[in-house]
Amino acid sequence: MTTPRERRYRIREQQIIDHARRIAEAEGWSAVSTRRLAQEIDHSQPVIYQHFRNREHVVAAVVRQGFAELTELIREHAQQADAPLESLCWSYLNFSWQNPALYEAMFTRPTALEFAAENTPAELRDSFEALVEVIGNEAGMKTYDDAAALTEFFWAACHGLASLHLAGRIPARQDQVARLCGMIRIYSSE
Amino acid sequence: MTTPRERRYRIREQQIIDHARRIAEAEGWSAVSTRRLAQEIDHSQPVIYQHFRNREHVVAAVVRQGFAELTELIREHAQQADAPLESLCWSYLNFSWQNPALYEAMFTRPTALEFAAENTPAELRDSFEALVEVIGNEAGMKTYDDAAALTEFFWAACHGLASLHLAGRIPARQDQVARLCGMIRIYSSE
DNA sequence: ATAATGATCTATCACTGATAGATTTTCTGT
DNA sequence: ACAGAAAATCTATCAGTGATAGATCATTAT
Repeated sequence: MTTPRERRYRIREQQIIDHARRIAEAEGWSAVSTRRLAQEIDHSQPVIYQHFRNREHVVAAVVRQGFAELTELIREHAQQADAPLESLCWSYLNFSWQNPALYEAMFTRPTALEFAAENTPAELRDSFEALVEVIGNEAGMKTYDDAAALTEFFWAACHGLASLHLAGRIPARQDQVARLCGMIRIYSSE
Repeated sequence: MTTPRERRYRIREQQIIDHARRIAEAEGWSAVSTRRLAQEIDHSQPVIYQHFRNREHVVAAVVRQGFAELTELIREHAQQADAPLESLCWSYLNFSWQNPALYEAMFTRPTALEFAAENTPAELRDSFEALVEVIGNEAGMKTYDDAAALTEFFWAACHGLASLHLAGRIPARQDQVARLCGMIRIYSSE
């Protein structure tokens, strides 16, 4: 049971999130101001604070949506691929290249969201669990802890490549993906 | 031949850089404002612009100094260690833990500095070259390109661990260092 | 229809980076 | 040592930021 008022409220909240993401990708996160967001939804600035405690919470909402999409991507490519590790790595890097501002908010910008804690949003946990599932299967890990540890490593390596590339620190080199997956395969077969 | 005026100018410039770094480590980069910096050196705000084109160039100056220190660290630990890879990795991670704000500016924050380009400052090139030297020797790479490619990978993996840990995305796990170095050793002996 | 509730606006605060123009200090040539 | 030129520094200001208080308007329930 939702009232028209509640429906309008939720629609507008999603609009704010969508505009924040679009502006961030087009002009960077510094262009995402409360006044700009208010202008996009054709309201006054303080209305933003009816939906979000502060500016950081707007970013956090975009981040949660980003993790939900990343989880879907991981699950999709994990099932149908004959080379799950490579497929996973490429999906991850493609995600970072196609949504650089979103990726930046998810993984490098300071955030109000907590990770690996009690109050970690479900979207964030799900992404990690989806990763653990694929890595655990592919590398033949026995215990969950082993799979989780290897997943953290795999994630860190992928993130390192994505992050340094996005920040302009290293050029895009395709052979690094093969190197990473090859290493993990050799390592886990020992 | 330097005039007293030039000496004073350079001393003050270094003071600005030092204060920027100290404030960033203590209160985060958002606390590093031009007015705050001016206050620290007991001048008015526009004086900062006598030394730096804008705020970003202050950060860039701190970053260059950071890379110079990182290069020293790499060179030190590379010579005297009996396990250069592990030592290098730990040095790198320690550097990121002891100077989180500096590391953030060097590797994740958007910056005016260009990497791997013609106008890349010498401090940045030197860090990479120092890394290539150690990795190339340790992994027994024949060509410089091979060593450079493996160095990029090693760097990305270390950075991934450092970055995700600093951003609160993964807990600090000591076994990841051993995993990374073990993988590279196995991989390069094939 | 009226009273209560919630939503929205205007106006404001303290802060930011950056610049123009006036003023003061420092240096230079005599 | 002193006048004039040059450089450095200051005050004042601009446009923009996040955030909030209080007045006003719209919606809802009785």
